[in-house]
Amino acid sequence: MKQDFQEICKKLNISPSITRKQIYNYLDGHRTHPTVDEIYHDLVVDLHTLSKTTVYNVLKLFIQHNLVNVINTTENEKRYEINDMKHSHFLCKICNKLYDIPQVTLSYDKNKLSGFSIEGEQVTLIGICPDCMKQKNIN
Amino acid sequence: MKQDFQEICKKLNISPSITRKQIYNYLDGHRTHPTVDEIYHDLVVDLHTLSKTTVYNVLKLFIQHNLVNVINTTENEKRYEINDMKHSHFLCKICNKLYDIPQVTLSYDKNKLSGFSIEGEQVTLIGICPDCMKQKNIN
DNA sequence: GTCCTTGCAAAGCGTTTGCACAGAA
DNA sequence: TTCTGTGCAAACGCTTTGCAAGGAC
Repeated sequence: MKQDFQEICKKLNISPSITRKQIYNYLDGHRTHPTVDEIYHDLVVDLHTLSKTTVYNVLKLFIQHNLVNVINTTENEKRYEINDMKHSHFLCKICNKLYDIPQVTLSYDKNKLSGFSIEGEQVTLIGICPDCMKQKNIN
Repeated sequence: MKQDFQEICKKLNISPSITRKQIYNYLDGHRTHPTVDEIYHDLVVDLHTLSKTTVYNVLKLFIQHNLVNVINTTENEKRYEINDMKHSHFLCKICNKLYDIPQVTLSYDKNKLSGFSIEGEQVTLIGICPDCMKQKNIN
């Protein structure tokens, strides 16, 4: 059930400014794990005075409130995604594209992890995506 | 069965220089996913003329030959580990320490991933480590 | 008035690149 | 000689910080 951004802000006790709403909607509409740069370049068209600093600020705020997740890719850049559905990731080692895939189920021996309090998980399968497999078969 | 660095180099057809051997041994003896900085500072004591560039160069070489893995943490730094045993990771969200844990078993619906060629996986459990749990209980 | 949001400019820092020197083959 | 390993210095690029201006309340 999708929540309105206004309601989300109300719950978290943060003000729903236009900039924040735009960034939230962008992440909601672009499930492609965009970088700060991508978010900035796409939004500055409408929000002419937008700065990257603000994008960083807003994302930081969202992360603090668990609205957004950071993903660390193999490159030196962070990618962002809305934190509204549990899922796993698939990283293509050819084109470096990061796909959302249905959540992978984990099983492990809890006895070997006694003392550890497990609260979350990050799973990334790595391989070659369908598009790159096609390219490979052509060449 | 541990292999000698000389043998490994012979197999990979790279020359076993002292610098390379030292960096390899360091990673072998420090299973703490060190950063380039940590490797550099610990090794420069003996290898007085060592530079970070060389550490980067050697690690790059090792990664190309699958001797070493890179781990992208939540901070803006890469961490390195020897690629000699399959295992999963546990990241403590309090102290940010990254632990090696026994490999977690994954299960997923292959039908939903048709077209994807899966060759590897990265699993990180996230939570609070035993040390930080103790601290928490004290305070 | 105070508090919060925004954003310019600069700094910070891990990493990469260019290039040159020295030793090995 | 050529090739390889090493390392200084500079550049690079993403991110963070300092601080100030404008708006909300």
